[in-house]
Parts: sequence; C-alpha cells; structure tokens
Amino acid sequence: MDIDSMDLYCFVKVAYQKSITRTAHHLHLTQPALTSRLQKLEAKLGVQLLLRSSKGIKLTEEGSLFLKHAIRILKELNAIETELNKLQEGYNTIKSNH
Amino acid sequence: MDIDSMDLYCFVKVAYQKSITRTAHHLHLTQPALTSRLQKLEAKLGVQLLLRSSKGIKLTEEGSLFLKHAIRILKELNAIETELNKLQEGYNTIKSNH
DNA sequence: TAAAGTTACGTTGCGCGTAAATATC
DNA sequence: GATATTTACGCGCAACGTAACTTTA
Repeated sequence: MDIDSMDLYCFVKVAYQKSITRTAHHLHLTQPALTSRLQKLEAKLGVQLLLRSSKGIKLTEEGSLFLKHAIRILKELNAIETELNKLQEGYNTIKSNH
Repeated sequence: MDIDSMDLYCFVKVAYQKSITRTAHHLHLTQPALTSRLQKLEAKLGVQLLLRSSKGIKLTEEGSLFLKHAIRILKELNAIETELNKLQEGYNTIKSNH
C-alpha cells in the first residue's frame, strides 16, 4: 500500500481545518501539491475520503473512519520519537555520571 | 519525519529474518536497495536500529523498541483496509438488494 | 468577481538496479 | 574464497511549484 506519515498528517490537518488552501499554507505546501497528495491517498485506499466544494471540505463516512486510524498512527509515531529520545537521554546521563 | 509503511514493513521483516539478503529476496528488492532503505530509516530516527555483521543482523535496544511500535502501526494499517472494505461491501449489498 | 479546488506541465530529488568494493569467517 | 553488507553511479518516476483553468456563491 505504501502510505507515508506525511499523507496521514496532511489528511488529518485538512479534516480539522476543512480547507485545503489553509492547510497547504500551514504545511508550507502549495495548494496543487496538497490536492495531488490527497488525490493519491484516496487512490491508494481506493475510496473517497473528502467531499470538495467551493465552500470547503467535508469528510465522507470513509474519511471519518480513516481519520480515527490516522490519528492513532500519528500518536504511535510520536510515542516512538519520545521513547527513543528518552533512551538516548539515558545514555547521556550514564556517560555524564563519571 | 516522514516514515512510510514500506520502511516499517522492511524493518519488521529484517528483524524477524535477521538477514538483509534474504529479506530483500522476499520483498523483490535488491540487497543494496534494502540496505539504503534501512540506512535512511535510521538516519530519519537518528538512532541505530540494527547491528550488522557477516553473520547477519541483530537488533539494538532501540531496534527492539522500534519493532514493537512498527508492528502496532502495521496492524493499524491492516485494520484500515479491512474496515474500508467492509464499508464498501455494505454499499454493494444495499445496491444488490433491489 | 472572489475564493475555493483542480489540471497541465516542466524540473528536481529520491529510490531503485547494476556493478564494484569491503569485511569476516 | 564464500557469504554477508556497503558504496558508487546512472536512470526513471513521483512530488513539487508555477501558471492556467474550473466552479460556485
């Protein structure tokens, strides 16, 4: 399937902000780049996640389902970083205790 | 950070098989391609995950920690696919019920 | 016509495979 | 020397940005 964490992050942000334009700014991307990313994510999953209109963005049922999982995965990724950092700090503490 | 699911899958496979060569074959990749992927994963995380030797592969402490999270994320990704498929089947059932 | 999203297109960087190098038993 | 991993290098595709297009309120 090959989904990357940036895909998830982009989708979650768009889901919350309900706007591709605004989210693109926040992520330091252009609108077309973000549009393309979201289209490809939907293609990979084989489902439509977003309902686009000139008013903004709404989630489909599949989108809502995906959102829950995406958030869980992003939390898991954060946990990895945190735990790896702790492990590193542990070593440094040992090193500096001589 | 930008980690993709293929990174996780590669790492988990290598962790279990304890060999880059063998895993590369199973994943239909060449050895250098897999090596490069693993190196970049370690670079992204800023930690060493694997201990390489001519005998094969062992996990570092960080590697073991990462493995647990990686497995959890892959399960979560599987769950997404399963649930999305169920949703689609649901629609088809409704459609065919006329 | 303004503000949202999308399509078209050229460029660049990343991931791959082939080939050569290195290390350890 | 056989078997493991790594480095070097060239190529192709995927992701980006700019610019033009489309839609709807």
